[in-house]
Amino acid sequence: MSAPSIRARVRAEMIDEIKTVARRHLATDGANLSLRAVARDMGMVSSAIYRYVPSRDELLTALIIEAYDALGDAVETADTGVDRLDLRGRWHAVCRAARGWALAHPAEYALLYGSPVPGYAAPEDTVAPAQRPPVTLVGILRDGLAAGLLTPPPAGELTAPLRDDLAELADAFFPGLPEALLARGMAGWTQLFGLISFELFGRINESLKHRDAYFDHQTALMADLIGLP
Amino acid sequence: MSAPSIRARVRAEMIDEIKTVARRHLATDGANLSLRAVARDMGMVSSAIYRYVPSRDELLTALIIEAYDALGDAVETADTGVDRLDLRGRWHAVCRAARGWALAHPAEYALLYGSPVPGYAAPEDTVAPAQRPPVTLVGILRDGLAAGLLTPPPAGELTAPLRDDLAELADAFFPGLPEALLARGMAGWTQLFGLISFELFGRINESLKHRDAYFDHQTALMADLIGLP
DNA sequence: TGTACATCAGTGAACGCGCGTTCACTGATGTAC
DNA sequence: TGTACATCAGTGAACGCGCGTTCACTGATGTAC
Repeated sequence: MSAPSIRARVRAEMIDEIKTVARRHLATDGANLSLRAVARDMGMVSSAIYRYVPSRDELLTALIIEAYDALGDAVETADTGVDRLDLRGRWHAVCRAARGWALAHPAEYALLYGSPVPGYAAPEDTVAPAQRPPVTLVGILRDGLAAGLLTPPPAGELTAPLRDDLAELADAFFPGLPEALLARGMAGWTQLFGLISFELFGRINESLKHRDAYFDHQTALMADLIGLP
Repeated sequence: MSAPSIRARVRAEMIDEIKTVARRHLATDGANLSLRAVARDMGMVSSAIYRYVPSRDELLTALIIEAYDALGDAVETADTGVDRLDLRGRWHAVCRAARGWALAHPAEYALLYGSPVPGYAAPEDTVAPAQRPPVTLVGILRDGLAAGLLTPPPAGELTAPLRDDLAELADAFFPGLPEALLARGMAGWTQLFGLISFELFGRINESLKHRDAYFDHQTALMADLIGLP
């Protein structure tokens, strides 16, 4: 296999630059991403961009997938940096990593977790990368249970139909995980998303100046709820 | 003061109809609300709509405020329908009312709690109505504390700077409410928003078929965390 | 009760803007002999 | 090493669409006398 030609390399760099510029545009225009505007910013005529990108929607899809993967990478890297048995440490590391990534890339976060883009249907390929953060979170519980560090909540607190639903969900990702524990993991993931969204979308009161501390406190409360030692 | 003239009444009805049509458009176009499209739907020429509405942004603002108020009404009505001392009952009633309103008006919910609309800055008048749901939620804790049904969490679980922030926030709405309890109330509000958003924006796994039960379970967990009897 | 005038809803054309996408083309760059 | 050809990046014009907003206007409806 020969090394990529100069042309191919330049081409790849151009595509990268298009994506970078497009990400910048997300910050100001939200999901109303305009190919013409991107082309303008790059000093090209609007039609030239079609040499590199097949259409607006496909560019958007690529940006979404890459954003999910960037978030997933951040979250998983943070998790593996902590001792496997330090459940609280992992929990906080994962939560902080998600928030850190979101604060550093607010427009991309909004693209992933904001209101659905009108007229744009997320294709199949976005599903798997989107699941990485919640799977990482619940993975902490799975490990804790396996190590005997965690007592599952009484299964009786769930009604039968809900337990069946959760069992089906558990089978797909965490076979054997007690349903009530999965529910608590999902509570944590929901809270994490809520905390970040409120902070990013400006619905946190201005008097909350120590936001790191607030975030840590709230995620610690969720760790309590889950029963992390 | 004379009764409103026929003209004035017809005019008011027209404005109502414009808003109704606009709300319908929110469902398909998101916040990219188009005055021309609304006019078309009403069988008017596009310029005629300016007899009733000063501009696109002002229409959007009116819709936002009315949506906040509709949600606030739903939430407060649900709360007052329950015995003051039945804290859990109030908690669930408020949570269910918020979710019920959101499921019935998904586009308006997205307008309120989705990603910020690019190029649109929410004016001052949206602030007060936006606070009604969280204020209602935390009001349950305030009442429970006053009635001696609730023990506030140990203040020591908060670091000093965070406690100061929360105290300032409490002063504005709930003078004297223990900071650690306010934090738990905000956790509940964050979770409520997260649960509704995940359900509405399609990030709940399809295998979760019993969504009412799931919602009730998750809000019950938050009630546990807060310490509601 | 009837007429004159003022008010206002709605029209139609226009301005100036933006968009995604296609197409025939020029000219530079790489590749094969 | 030099030449002929193929590849491909980028151009510029165009199509057809949509938007918010303004403006001079017509004609119906309400109001004052």
